[in-house]
Amino acid sequence: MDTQPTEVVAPQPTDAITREVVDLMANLVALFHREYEEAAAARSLTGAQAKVLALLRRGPMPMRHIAQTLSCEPSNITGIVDRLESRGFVTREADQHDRRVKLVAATEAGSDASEELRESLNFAREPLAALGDDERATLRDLLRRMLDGVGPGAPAGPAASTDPAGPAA
Amino acid sequence: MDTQPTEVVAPQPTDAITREVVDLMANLVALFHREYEEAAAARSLTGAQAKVLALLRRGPMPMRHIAQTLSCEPSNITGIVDRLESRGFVTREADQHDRRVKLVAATEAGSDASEELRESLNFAREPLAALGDDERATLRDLLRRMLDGVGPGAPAGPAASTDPAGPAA
DNA sequence: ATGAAAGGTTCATGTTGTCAAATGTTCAGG
DNA sequence: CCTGAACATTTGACAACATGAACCTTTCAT
Repeated sequence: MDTQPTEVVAPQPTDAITREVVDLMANLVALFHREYEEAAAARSLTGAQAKVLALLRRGPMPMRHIAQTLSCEPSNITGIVDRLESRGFVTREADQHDRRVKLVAATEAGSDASEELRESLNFAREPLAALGDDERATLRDLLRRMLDGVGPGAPAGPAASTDPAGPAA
Repeated sequence: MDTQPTEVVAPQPTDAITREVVDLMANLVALFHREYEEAAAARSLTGAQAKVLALLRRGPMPMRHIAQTLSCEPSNITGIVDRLESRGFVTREADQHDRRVKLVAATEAGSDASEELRESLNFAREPLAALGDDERATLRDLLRRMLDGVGPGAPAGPAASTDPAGPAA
């Protein structure tokens, strides 16, 4: 798990604003999470299953990679994929180049379900409506800059692949 | 689940900026989530336990209220509080006015753990470092306004208290 | 060829989450 | 006062998720 050295962060006392932003983020995270689980449940998927399915929109992928992206143990993925497979949402294919590897691929049903779920994710559509156009743009820029620093850690985000432009590297 | 009427949201096509903001949010959410779980685990707490403990920073609170805030079944809270209690992080007190109610209160150990965890949350300390002071302030204001519309329902701090700065756009 | 290392699976165990069925309490009517 | 509806919490059964250790099979570097 702790594959991250987690650079020792200077113990500088967090300033008030940062503190508050972190709290606001926590609220946002909770909100988003709830919406996501709800939207998944509405399609009788669990959050974890929906995440895996979302990941597979980019194409087939080894289990190992899924586990890494989701920061969890590979043995965990086995079960999740089992359940998805038994419902016809994904398949396991053999990798041509390495017979140890199993490539998980979304079936059409899986793809559809995932896309549909993504569309239904109106998270922040309402919260975001409270902002004006240029404010949204400002927010976008600030968020972009924040994420740029972090590196492509994991686009694991449930709904993480629309950005055509991607973060300006 | 329960209290949510799940208003049918107008199917207005999401505009490009909103879409991108949502994706950025998703990434941020994933990042934050990982850090939170990790920080909790470092203190041998689970995410759910940490959330409950964080809620209790505001004072003792009936289980029912915890369940509502976390949007889960009350029976679920029973177990979580059980585990917290068995480790001396919270206590169950009787409510004076209503003997059906049990008030869950953080012990000093619980309070300390929660505060410590909160401090250690250097999420965004790094991402946020990419921003200047006034930019952080701008971000804070935008997030505040977004969350104001949604109503309370999230833990993690005094941030949820509404600050009716008229979003009269 | 041999052995270390990697990718997946299996098993045991613990936490979270749901639902349905108790238990005890409060409160509004009759 | 008594009864029954509504409420807060708990219990029990069960599915999903998550971790860690043990185990194959396959790959790869000697």
